[in-house]
Amino acid sequence: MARTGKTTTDREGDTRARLVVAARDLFLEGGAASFSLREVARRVGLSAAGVYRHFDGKEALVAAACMQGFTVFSSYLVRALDAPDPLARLLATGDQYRRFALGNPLDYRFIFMSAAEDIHKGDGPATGPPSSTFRFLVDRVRECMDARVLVKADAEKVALVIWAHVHGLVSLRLSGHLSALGDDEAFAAFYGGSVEGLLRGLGR
Amino acid sequence: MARTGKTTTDREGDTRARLVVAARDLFLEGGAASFSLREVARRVGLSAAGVYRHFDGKEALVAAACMQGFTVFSSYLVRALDAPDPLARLLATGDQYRRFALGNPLDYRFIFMSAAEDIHKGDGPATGPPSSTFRFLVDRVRECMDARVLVKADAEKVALVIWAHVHGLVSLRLSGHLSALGDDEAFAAFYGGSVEGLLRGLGR
DNA sequence: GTCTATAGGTGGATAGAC
DNA sequence: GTCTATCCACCTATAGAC
Repeated sequence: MARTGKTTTDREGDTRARLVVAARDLFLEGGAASFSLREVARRVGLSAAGVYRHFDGKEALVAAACMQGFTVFSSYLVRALDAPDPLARLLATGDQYRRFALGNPLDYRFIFMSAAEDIHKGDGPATGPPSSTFRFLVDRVRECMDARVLVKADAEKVALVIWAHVHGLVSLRLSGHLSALGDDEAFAAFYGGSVEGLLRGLGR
Repeated sequence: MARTGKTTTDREGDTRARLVVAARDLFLEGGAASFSLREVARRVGLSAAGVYRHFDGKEALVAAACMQGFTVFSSYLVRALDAPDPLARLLATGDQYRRFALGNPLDYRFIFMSAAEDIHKGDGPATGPPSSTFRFLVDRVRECMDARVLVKADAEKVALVIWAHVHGLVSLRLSGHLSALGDDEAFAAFYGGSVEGLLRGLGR
């Protein structure tokens, strides 16, 4: 059984941390397919057996490695709160969503393009979207409804529609199906116009 | 699916066909990760070496196996042409898209949720969506614009927006992120309302 | 056409020395 | 805590017998 928690000053935590980083890199590079404990060990200059001093095995290593993307995602979203009014904050949320996806494509793939069961195992029943970040969007939508920028309706469902829309755009982009649109700047413009069109339909 | 052409008595075509079917099943079950030539051979009761009589190797087998999803997808889309007017045909196209995705989740994942480079290798440059089926949607959109059901605009870009929207919905559904909506029927209703909202924004 | 045998590679995991 | 040595499972692919 490997160590848990316990922040210390010895080199143990150091090696463990480097393992997590290398594991995340590898996992996000080639997906679960090409992930191997041995390769991770190789990258940090450790023998394969040495990894077992820090983790119980492959699964534990992957699990530890994959928690980071969520943190990064949240850090993008909160920046949308700097915008001055409800509509601006909603649009900024969409903007940050796109920035996160294009700036961290591998994290995005993992969080939103993998089977939900494979990801949210410690989160209780995987009945919905990653909850805390989804609630952020719901709050932005409700805010707009309260300000009469969107017509009053079920905020959760409207948030789902918006989420699906932006997810569709960025996931097709990440899969290469929208490369005809040009560079990332051109895509950003297309993305903005598309969201604009959707919000129009939602009664802005 | 009935036999197509050339009913023979030799078992060669038979074995080859069974290999393709087994390969497709296996590939769609576990993705490229768990795919192995040996397992395919096992399933059809053939030795691993025997496969090389029918295919050059693993890659060729995968390639042959993955052509089928496209055919099935097309067979769904064309049914939308039965609808009586442009708008109905556009809506029916969206409907068939959803039906295909939910009815053939593994094929859908392969076609639309894998990296484009991994799929369209024989199609020349992978600069856009699977071309022939995408053109079908563009045609439905243009038809609606001609009939003044949608405001005149760049039909290709509008089609991309619609595609992204429906893809977002079904892909989140397939990943399990929309399971809170209930069963497939409830999802279908949500899907319909969502598309409705988008088309409203696109100037219907 | 299909087989067995085999070569040569990946990987996960454990035991025991240091 | 890290190593080497080892075992076992699985894979792709080829060679040659039948």
